[in-house]
Amino acid sequence: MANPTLKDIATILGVSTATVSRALRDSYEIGPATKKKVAELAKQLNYFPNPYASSLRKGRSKTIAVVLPEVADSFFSLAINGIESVAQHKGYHVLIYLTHESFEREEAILNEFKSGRVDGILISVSEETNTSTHLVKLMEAGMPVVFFDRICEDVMTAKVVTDDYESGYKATVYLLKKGCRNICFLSTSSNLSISKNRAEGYADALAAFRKKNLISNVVTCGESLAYNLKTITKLLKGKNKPDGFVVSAEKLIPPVYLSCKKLKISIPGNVKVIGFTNLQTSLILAPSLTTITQPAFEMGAHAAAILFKSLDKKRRQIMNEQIVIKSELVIRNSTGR
Amino acid sequence: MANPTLKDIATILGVSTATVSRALRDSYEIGPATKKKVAELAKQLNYFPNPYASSLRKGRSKTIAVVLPEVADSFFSLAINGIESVAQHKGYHVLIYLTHESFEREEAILNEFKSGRVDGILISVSEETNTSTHLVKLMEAGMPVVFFDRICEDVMTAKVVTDDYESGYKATVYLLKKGCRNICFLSTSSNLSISKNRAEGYADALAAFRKKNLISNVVTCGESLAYNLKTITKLLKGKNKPDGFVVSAEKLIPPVYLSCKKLKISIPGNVKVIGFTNLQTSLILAPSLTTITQPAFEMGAHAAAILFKSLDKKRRQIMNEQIVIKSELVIRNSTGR
DNA sequence: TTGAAAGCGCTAACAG
DNA sequence: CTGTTAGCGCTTTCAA
Repeated sequence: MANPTLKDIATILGVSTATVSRALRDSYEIGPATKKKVAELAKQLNYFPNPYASSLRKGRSKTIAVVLPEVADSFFSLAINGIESVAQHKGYHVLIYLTHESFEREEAILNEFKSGRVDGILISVSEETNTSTHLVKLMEAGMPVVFFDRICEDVMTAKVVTDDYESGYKATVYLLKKGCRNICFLSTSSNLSISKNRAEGYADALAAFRKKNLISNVVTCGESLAYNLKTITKLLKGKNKPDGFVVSAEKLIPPVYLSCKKLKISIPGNVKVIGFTNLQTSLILAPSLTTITQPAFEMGAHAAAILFKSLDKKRRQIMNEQIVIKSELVIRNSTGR
Repeated sequence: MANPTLKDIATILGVSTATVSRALRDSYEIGPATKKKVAELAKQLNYFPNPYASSLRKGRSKTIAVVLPEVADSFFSLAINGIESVAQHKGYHVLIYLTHESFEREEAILNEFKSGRVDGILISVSEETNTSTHLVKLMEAGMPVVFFDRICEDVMTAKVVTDDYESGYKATVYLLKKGCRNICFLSTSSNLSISKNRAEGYADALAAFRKKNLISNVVTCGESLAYNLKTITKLLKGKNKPDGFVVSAEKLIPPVYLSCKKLKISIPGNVKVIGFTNLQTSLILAPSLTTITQPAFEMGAHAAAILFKSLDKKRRQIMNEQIVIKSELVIRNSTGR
């Protein structure tokens, strides 16, 4: 038999589909003998309940969506791992959607969820996202949403983040202590919550050293390696050469290293670098990279856990809270010794 | 209205649900006036068809599964991008499942698909997988399966791979030409199709230099960094020290570099290294890493395209073919100049 | 402890 | 061109 149904089992056993359904779900109203019979036949026939029939009937899909800007990034890769591991444990299925940093796509993707395809959403917003109405509307329609990493601060739901402000501050202070006096903050978008918070930490750290008369220098790069190379090279050749970089995006590490190499600027001799990244290769770069290492797996797992907790209840409201998981400053050679 | 249904639209418009259904799907049997009315009201009500009702009725889910060993790896990250981009284009949804290199999980995951949750499967098998009965059974039940990268050669379906044998050969010959005479081949599993093919290319390249009396030295490492460090360090301290490494797995790059550094063995001075990887950071390692760069995005996209092509037809058989997308030898400094 | 029956929302055969 | 009707496979009252 190709795909046995409840009815097949019921007919063979001479009972009703209701009984089979209840038996399979281990209902208390079914006698142990019947349960056993049903279970055995189900296994023998290799029965799997049709998830769509069940979803249609119950109005729940046992599926969540993960909406990400991209996945070619060590942070999001690790986060997916975290999410998937708790989802698998909870018996949920994970749909993946990539926005490729486009607000338009993000909107289109979220819009689709009005269909009831998923029970809940984990999201890290795109660089272009600077409104949250698309999310708010969805939530008003009853969809649970949990943010992680790149959040919308104004949306009333759970948000799992790292201590971006503190780590921006910490990174900057570390460079200052190492002697840097012209630190440049590099990010790919001035729009993102994480960039803003890190930049704020950076600015406040500089301010705390105000007597030294330090100028804040926040540079927003772009998407392509070529463009970023040009931007950073120009910085390094300008009159006001940075002697330190706080690199807020993983993809900006290569252009920083390459620019320095091309211009024969020594790291950490002439310019010190600290990167926000989870790259496993940080350790074997030339020189090894001092990083703010984010708890990517944990953030994903935690966000998923919050979502599932809300899905387990009938009252699916999610508390408006911000969970902060601490990142770690890992000192290596790109900041001197 | 929370979630309008076809019926809601039908009642408001005073037509039947069938008409609405057809109008929304732009059926030729519906008059333009009705179509317009329906479309407008649907938009106004923010109507989204319930995908589960539709899946149940049609027996198709517009969803595929991607089964991967892991995702914290540049190859699979890029492959997901490729898959997702063509899926989005085709209006399909992508479920992600991770086996974490466990055969048991792989089996459990695939078993679930008997339920009809997905219309097709893209898979790269786990390291432990050395039988294909779980896949064959699924295929016999009518499920289209396409392999990419880590394939099961004996399964009669489409497989998208790189030229693993050739690139193993090419990498080895390159090291030989650079003067290596004791090349070690490093992989994480002797079980995988890709490892086997690359190792075969490696062995044949050595054989082609037989007059030099070269010995094949294939070393299988493990999962943990600590273990791999130990293994490689031992190799480098042994009597038969390698002067070249063909590194067949991305995760083995860090232990190779670290072991050499710890033992003060110069790359490429004393040992030359070539890695199978798509790491964006290859360029900024110390020294920059010569790589066999796999067309990960293309492989994912191509595999997805094949699957969707079969899903578009009623006769869903997939041709038993092996599509080879060429990888590229990118020469950098870890192999000397 | 079990069964009968209704219905989740949609599609498609058939009828007009 | 449009409506009627049956039913995808499951869950869940309600009744026995």
